[in-house]
Amino acid sequence: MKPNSRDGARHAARPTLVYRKLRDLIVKGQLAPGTRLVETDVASRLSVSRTPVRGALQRLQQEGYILDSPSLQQSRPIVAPLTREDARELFYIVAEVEALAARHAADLPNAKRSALAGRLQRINDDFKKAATAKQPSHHRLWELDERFHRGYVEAGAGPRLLALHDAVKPQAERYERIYVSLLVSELGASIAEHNVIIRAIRAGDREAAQTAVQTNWRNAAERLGRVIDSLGERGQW
Amino acid sequence: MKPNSRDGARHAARPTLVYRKLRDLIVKGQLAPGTRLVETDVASRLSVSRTPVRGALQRLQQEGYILDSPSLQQSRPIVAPLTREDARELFYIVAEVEALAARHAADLPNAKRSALAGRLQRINDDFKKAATAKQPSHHRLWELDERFHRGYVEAGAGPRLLALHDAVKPQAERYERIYVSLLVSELGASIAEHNVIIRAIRAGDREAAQTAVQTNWRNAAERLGRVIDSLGERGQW
DNA sequence: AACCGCATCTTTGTATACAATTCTGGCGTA
DNA sequence: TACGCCAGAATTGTATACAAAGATGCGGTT
Repeated sequence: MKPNSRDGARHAARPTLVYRKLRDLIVKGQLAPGTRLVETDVASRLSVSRTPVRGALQRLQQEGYILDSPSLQQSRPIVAPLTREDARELFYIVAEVEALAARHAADLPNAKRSALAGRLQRINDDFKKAATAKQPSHHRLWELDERFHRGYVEAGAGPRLLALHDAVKPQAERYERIYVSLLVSELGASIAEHNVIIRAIRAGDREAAQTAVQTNWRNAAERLGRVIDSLGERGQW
Repeated sequence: MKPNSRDGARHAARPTLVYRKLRDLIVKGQLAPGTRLVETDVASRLSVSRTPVRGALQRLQQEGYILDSPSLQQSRPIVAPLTREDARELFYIVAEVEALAARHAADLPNAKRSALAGRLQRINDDFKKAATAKQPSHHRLWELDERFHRGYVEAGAGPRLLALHDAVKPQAERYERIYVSLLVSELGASIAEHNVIIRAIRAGDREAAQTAVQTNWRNAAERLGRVIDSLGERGQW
C-alpha cells in the first residue's frame, strides 16, 4: 500500500502539505484550542505514515500553534489555547514586525514607493467601500485588510523578516477570525489608521511609517482585548 | 555548555540534544557556513539514528541556521552562510524584538524597575571595567554584553516574545563571535548607549527605552557592516 | 462503596528497511 | 577534446516494526 505510487502531480513536499493542512485547520478554528493531536490519528486521516506527521507537528510546535503538556518524558501535543494575554503579546509582536517592514518600505526609491502607496490606497478605498456596505462580508473585509498589510510587508521586508512575518502573522489570524464579527463596528478607526500609514510611506518618512503601523496594531490589540473580555477565552479550562 | 534557563532539571529529549549540539557547533563557527549536513553522518557522529537527527535538522532549518538548496524534490541542507545583508536584516530584527521587551520592562512597577536598573548598571560598570583593561578578554566582554541585554529582555518579555528572542538572538551571536575582535575598538559607544537604556528604564519612559534599544542595535549593525566589508563574507562562494 | 495494584491498551520515541531522487564518473561518439 | 548519456553510488523521503512511557480500567480487599 504505497500512497505515493500514483500521485506524481504537484511536488510540494509531503510534510509541508501535512503542516499546511493542520495549520489551516487550527487557524480556521476547525481544530478547537485544547484538542489533543494524536500522531496516528492525524496520519490515518491524511493517509500518510507517522513520519511526515511528526515533522509537521514539530514545526507547528516550534511556531506556537501547538503546545506540549508539561507531562515529563513524552510530548502529548495539544492545539494552543486562545487567551487574552497571548493575543495581546502576539499583536504587539506583529506590530513590531510589520512596522519594521514599513520602515524599510518607506526607504524605497521614489518610483517604487509611490506605486506602492497607490496600490495601498486602492485597497483601502475598497476596504472602506466594503465596510460601509449594507451587509458587510466578513470574509471580504478580512481579505482586504490582509492584502493591505501584506502589500507593504512584501515590499519592505527582506527574506528573514518575511519568514518571521509568515510564521507569526497567521497566529494573529486565529484571533481575528474568531472575533472579527464583533470588530466590524470599529472599522472606521482602521481605515483612518491605514491612511496614516499610506501617507507616511508616500512621503518616504521611515519613522512615521514605522510608528503608524505600530499604532495601528496596538490599537487593534486593545480593541481585541475588549472583545475577548466580553466573549471569554477559548481552550482554557 | 550552559543549559537553557527554561528547560528545567529534567533530562532533555534526544532530538533536543541533537538540536542543541548542532546549533552550538554552528553558532560557535565549528561548522563552517556552507557545510553540507548529511543525515547519516550527523547520526553516526552523535550515535543516534537518523530519526532524531531529522527532527533537529528541521528545527534548525525553520529557525534559519541551515538552508535548503533550491534543488527540486529533495532537501540537501547546508549551514547558512554569513553575509553582510543577512547580518543587517538580522540585527534590525533583534533591535525590534529587544526594544519591545525594553518597552515592557519600562512599564514594570516602580520597585521592580529600579531593581532592574540597578542590576543593569552594575553589569554595564563591569563592562566598562573589562573594556578598559590592558588586555580585554573577548569572551568576558561578550558575556557581559549578553547579560546586559538578557537582563531587560527577561524582565519585560512575555513567553512568546521570549521564545522569539531565543530563536533569533543566537543567530546574531554567529556574527558577533566572528567579528568581535574587530569591534573592541568601538566599545565606548556601546557603553554610552547602554547607559541611555538604563536611564530610560529607571525613569519608566517606555518610548525612550524602546528607542534607546533600537538605536543601540542599529548602530551595532552599522559597525558590524563596516567590519564585514573589510573582512569579507563567509560561506558564500 | 472506596481504594489500591496490576495487567493491558494507547501513545510517543527510536531504529531501520526500502523507495525515490539526485549526484558522480566513466564511456562512447562526433 | 567536448558533450551527452547511462549505470551505480550517495542521500533523502516514507513506512513500519519494536521499545518505552504513561493512561485506563478491572478486580480484589477492606
